Amino acid sequence: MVQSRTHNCNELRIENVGEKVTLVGWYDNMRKVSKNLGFLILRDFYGVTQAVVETEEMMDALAGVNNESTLSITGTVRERSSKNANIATGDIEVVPEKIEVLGKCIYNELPFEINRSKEADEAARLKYRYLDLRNPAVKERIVLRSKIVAELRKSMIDHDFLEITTPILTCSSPEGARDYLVPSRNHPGKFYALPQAPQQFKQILMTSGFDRYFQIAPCFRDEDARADRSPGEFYQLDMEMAFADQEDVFAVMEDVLPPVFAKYGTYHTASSAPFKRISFLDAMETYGSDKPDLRIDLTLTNVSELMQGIGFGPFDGQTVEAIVVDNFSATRKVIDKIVADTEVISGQKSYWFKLDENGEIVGGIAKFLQDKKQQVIDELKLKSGDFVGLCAGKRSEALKGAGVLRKLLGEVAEGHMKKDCYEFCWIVDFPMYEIGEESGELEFCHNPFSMPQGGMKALENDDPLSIMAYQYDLVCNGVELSSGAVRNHDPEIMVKAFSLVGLGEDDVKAKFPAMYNAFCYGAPPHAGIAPGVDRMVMLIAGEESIREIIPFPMNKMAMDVMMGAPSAVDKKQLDDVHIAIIEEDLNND
RNA sequence: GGCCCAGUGGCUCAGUUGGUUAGAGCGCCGCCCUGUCACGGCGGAGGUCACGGGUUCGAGUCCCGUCUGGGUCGCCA
Repeated sequence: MVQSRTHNCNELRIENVGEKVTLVGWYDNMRKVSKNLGFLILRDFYGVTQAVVETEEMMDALAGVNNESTLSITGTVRERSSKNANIATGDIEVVPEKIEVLGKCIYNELPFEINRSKEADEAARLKYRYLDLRNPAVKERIVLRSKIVAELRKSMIDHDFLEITTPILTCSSPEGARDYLVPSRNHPGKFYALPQAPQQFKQILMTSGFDRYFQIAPCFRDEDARADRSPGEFYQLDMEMAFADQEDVFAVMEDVLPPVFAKYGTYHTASSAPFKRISFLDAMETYGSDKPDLRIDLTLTNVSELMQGIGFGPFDGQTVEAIVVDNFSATRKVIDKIVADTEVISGQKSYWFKLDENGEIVGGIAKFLQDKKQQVIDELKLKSGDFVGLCAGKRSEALKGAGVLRKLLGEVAEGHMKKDCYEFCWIVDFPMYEIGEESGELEFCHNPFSMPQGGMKALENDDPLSIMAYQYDLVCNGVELSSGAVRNHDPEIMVKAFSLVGLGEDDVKAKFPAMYNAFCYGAPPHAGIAPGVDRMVMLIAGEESIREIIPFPMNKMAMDVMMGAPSAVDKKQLDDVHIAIIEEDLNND
């Protein structure tokens, strides 16, 4: 029987000198300074402790034992003759009397060095995630995630929200992302779907009489990955409130989120209530984005008319958006990089010029502007040293490109970005309807189940394109954390809203039958939101890749290379669920 | 599905205009070292330069194709 540990590896201090202790953990490293003197570092979840191996017997006990094996070390605590202020246990060391190997690492060479795993090839890290996670810097992110989730949960409960879990196996919903499907054994040809969000369940809970619901909800969407979007699955802090409106939801979030960001974030400063509210249209025109980074003070100027007739093809007949940056001293190399990055990120080309110290327009597209020089200077209120970045195209393209350009310029230019805080804002007043780019007809802009502002009256009397929805996004430092809405709980208004885009009651019922039926039995007005947990942890941790804050992430192709998912299954399993595989599909994988 | 970037010992990378036997640091193995803490010193092993084809007297390097990984657009109500 192995002696159980008396202390963890981050616990022993000078006060413990003389005590007999047992430590367990991983054999991190040994600095061997002579035949019979070595300093062994033992590492566990909590920290590291040094053991001095100074006898032949103890050295023999370690002969042939590879790093990363687990050990039990029993010995006496001794004050170090040379202390190490960099580690918590640096004042002491353990003089072992007994060293036992608990779990062998049979390899003397690892796929990567544990303490440098963050630099290693990502595929190797994911395949050997259990080794990657031994790196304290990697593990720390998962610990942080746990603390954040615990704090969010506590805060929601303190705000009188009830945590309720909703089904993982449910039915496919016709709108939104691609579903993950699960075949049914008892019902040939029928499928469950994993929920894209607990949307319908939480609204039905409101209709059932629950007043304040929340859940750290797993959500599943079969869409392609991004650096900030894990393929397959993610978590939301999902919440919904009955007899509540937009301001009630804002008040809760403004109370719950900033303290968590301030407490655990790399910046320690977060917006306090109320967060700035910006209409969707203003956000697009001012920042070129519906998720503006408000740490950057640059804004867009529409120069479409000014830029006509200058003989520069890409501007002819297009919307042109400009961003003026004062005292921009970046080198040509940096400017070229910004232009290139803008195109990579937004898919839009960008252009530039600047006003030099002599008041001349120079660089980039300068030669096309000489005829209108004074007009350009006046309209953009340019001063010597000002830099102007531009994007052109269809209105949406120009705004989008300029939005990306604004962000890149803000990050590089001196004094245009606050770098030490979390700036939250609400994007509000999303249009209810738009003219579809492909169809050319009236379509829902976003969620058809949001309440239109003005209710039935607006739907009956107003130009549909002028109707706004009670729909909102929560944005922090340029990251969209969440969408939310005041829901349309009134079946009559819902049917009317659908009728404007040529759909009938049958279509409403067909899309979300349970919810619609429930609303016909007396529903409370309700509203909610669901900030993404993974995104919040990323922001708080200051990580660029979402994989750093997920315990077992999938790769870009939605494969778990450690577990080997997705995998083939036995024919018997397929037969059970009435699935046949088409041979040629197999050959394509 | 489109576009961009990358792929060289176990890991991170260098490799000039296409030119002899492809280098370094870390790791690993061996020897030395009695207070290290990124320990140090000496020695050693370890390479199908992702794969296939082409150009060339000669390809890690140039061209074409494929694969893999990442980023991005589409997609994500």
